[in-house]
Amino acid sequence: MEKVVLGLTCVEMEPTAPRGTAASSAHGPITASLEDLELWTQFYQAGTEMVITKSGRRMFPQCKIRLSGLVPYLKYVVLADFVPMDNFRYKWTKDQWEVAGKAEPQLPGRSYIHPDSPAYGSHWMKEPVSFHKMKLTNNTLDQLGHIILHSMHRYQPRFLVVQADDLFNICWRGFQAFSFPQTVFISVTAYQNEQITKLKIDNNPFAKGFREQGKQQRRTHRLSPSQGQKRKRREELASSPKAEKSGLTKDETVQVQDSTSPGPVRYAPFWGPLGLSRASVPANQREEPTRETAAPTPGSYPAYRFQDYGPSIWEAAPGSDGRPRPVLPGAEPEVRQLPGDCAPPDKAGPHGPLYPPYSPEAGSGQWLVPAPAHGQPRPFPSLDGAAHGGTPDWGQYPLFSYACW
DNA sequence: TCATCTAGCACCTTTGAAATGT
DNA sequence: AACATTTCAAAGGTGCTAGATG
Repeated sequence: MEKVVLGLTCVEMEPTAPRGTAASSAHGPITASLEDLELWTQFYQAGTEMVITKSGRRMFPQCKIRLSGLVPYLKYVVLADFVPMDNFRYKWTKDQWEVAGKAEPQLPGRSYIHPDSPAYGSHWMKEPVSFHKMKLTNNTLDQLGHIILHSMHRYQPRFLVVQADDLFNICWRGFQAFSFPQTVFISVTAYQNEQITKLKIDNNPFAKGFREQGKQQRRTHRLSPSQGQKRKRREELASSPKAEKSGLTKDETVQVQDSTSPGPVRYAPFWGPLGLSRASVPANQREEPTRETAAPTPGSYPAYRFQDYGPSIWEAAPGSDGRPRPVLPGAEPEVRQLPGDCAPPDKAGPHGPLYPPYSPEAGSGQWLVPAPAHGQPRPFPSLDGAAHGGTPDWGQYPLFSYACW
């Protein structure tokens, strides 16, 4: 394919008016929709746990998004990173998540650059963009380029799209950032919530052996009483016809699942009976309780543009009574224009780190972005403030600190 | 004592090269 | 000879478990 536009490597985007751009105006705004929405919603309802290991663990459900609105003949870089949702560490007590204390010191964030990057808009729009090779680790000394997270902390993946002809020439402004409320998870080194375990076993092909009766009997390990009970319950659930129906086809799209939605659905809040203990969360961190949320609307979800960098994704959609309410599964994704300051970090090859790998010497410097000078636009939209309690400023989270594949 | 983490296990799917067929 | 299809082994992903760690 011929490169139509040469030298155009930066789509200038006005920080305060993230609409009109040379790239997007002709083809409409860039939009993203989350694939496997129903699966994500199931996990969200139970309070998603994502296993992280020292050697790196893939995510399940997989992060897969469908992009549209890109200019087919322009090249884009697509990446993902992870944003801490708050400043707390959690623990699993009495079948629910509770705040266990202050969060660990933040690690230098890493971004996973999709291996296809950079690619033409037509390529990204051709099929859903899958981040299935992305791995999460709790190893702070990881040299493999995996995403480093703290266990027992709450994160949300964020997807970024930027127009760039190559990885050396990314303009550090004009990022389009997408995040989806139902993808919030707590990172764990071992499953705590058996409902999540069951969901994973039921839906993950690699765990097929665990859901097939009889196979487990080959194991010679002796089970502790509580663990034995867990397994028994799981076997019972797995053998029920209902359990078999819960699986989704691999590439099920939003449209498929929505077409059969019977109507309004109630979603349990993240700390509902199966999720986080609401009482354990400090008052200024709580979401509004979910009263009723409309079922997901059919089709892809249009981009939700934040003109004013609203206070929190959890309160982005005001209710009919004017009160803020959490954005729940089926709601529109959060889309942010990340203006940046066009000051690129150290350049590095497409297969090398853009920042040095984490080392104790590096400290938390990457995370402590000094406040912008008076009158200067903030580098990234702020999520702090009373509405979101201790949620850190997004500006603290590097967009592009490490390339992983 | 307890919560959390780790390594190793058995079992599974995925992947890609080699073999075979058309 | 070129291409398509099938086969199969290796690689890698999964949750489970006991023991280690702090």
